[in-house]
Amino acid sequence: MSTAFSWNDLQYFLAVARTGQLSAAARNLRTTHVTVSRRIEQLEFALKAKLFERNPRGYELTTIGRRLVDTAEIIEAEAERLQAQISDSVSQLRGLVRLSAPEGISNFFFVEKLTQFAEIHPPYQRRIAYNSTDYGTFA
Amino acid sequence: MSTAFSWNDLQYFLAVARTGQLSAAARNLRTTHVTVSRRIEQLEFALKAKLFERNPRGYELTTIGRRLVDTAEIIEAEAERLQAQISDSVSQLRGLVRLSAPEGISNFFFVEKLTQFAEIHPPYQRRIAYNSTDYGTFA
DNA sequence: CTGTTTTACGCACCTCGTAAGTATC
DNA sequence: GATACTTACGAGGTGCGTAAAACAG
Repeated sequence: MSTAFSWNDLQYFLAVARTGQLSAAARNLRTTHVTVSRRIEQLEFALKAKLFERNPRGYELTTIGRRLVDTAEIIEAEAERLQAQISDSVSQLRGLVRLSAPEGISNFFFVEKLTQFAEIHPPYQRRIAYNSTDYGTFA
Repeated sequence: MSTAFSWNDLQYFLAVARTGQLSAAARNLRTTHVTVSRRIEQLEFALKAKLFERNPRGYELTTIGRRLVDTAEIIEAEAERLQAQISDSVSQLRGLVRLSAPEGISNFFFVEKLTQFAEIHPPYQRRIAYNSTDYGTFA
């Protein structure tokens, strides 16, 4: 069985759960309280559960909402871990590429070709070398 | 630090990783291969990493992509667990509500009031009772 | 020629922020 | 009045599917 709710909305859920306020959550998320309100509303509708109690001075977790915080935080942590794994993989796969070519043949030509076949994205770096002479980093 | 990529796109990532094809993944996700293609493209752009190798007969995980599967699956499992926790909470909080009132005072009046204060959503059920006489389920 | 993925094209929806309204302290 | 949320509104963007193109077995 698949989930019907938007996983992204969990970020809004956590932000509101932590701050207890739409406005404060909005500041952390760099958006407006109106947007946060809508995301929470949507999440509650999708889950068919009231997650917050609307009080005059903010949002307070309901019993159900409180039970979801831990799980949501695991998801958040895993999402950040996934992001970190990218960086790890990048550094593991990064290596020094040296090029040799007869005079008159530009290194940049090969670099250009390499970038077409290799999985290269910023912040990857290639060093430019000519006959074992290192010409520095190429962005 | 917060994540920049869309957590939702991980569902598309997993579907493609498992089937090895946009079309097959699309069938499982009840959408079209075009949409799946775009979600993967967006995810790769956000993560700044190439997750799949485009082969003539399908999508194959790259080294980086393969490393993210486990983490993505944890997120998926936690998302489903979160959904399940809702159901658990619902059944724990559901209880029989009995009402007593003098003749002439409708039970429905109190039911109406109750629904304003209690966290009640479908598929919650309330039973209508009058002086301990059970009048059945009220939708 | 059947199975892919990719690209092109609009349309529709949806999300967003501004602004005004409501409520509480 | 200050601070919170809610509602209204309009614009902009974005995601969507259909359809056609490109490619391989």
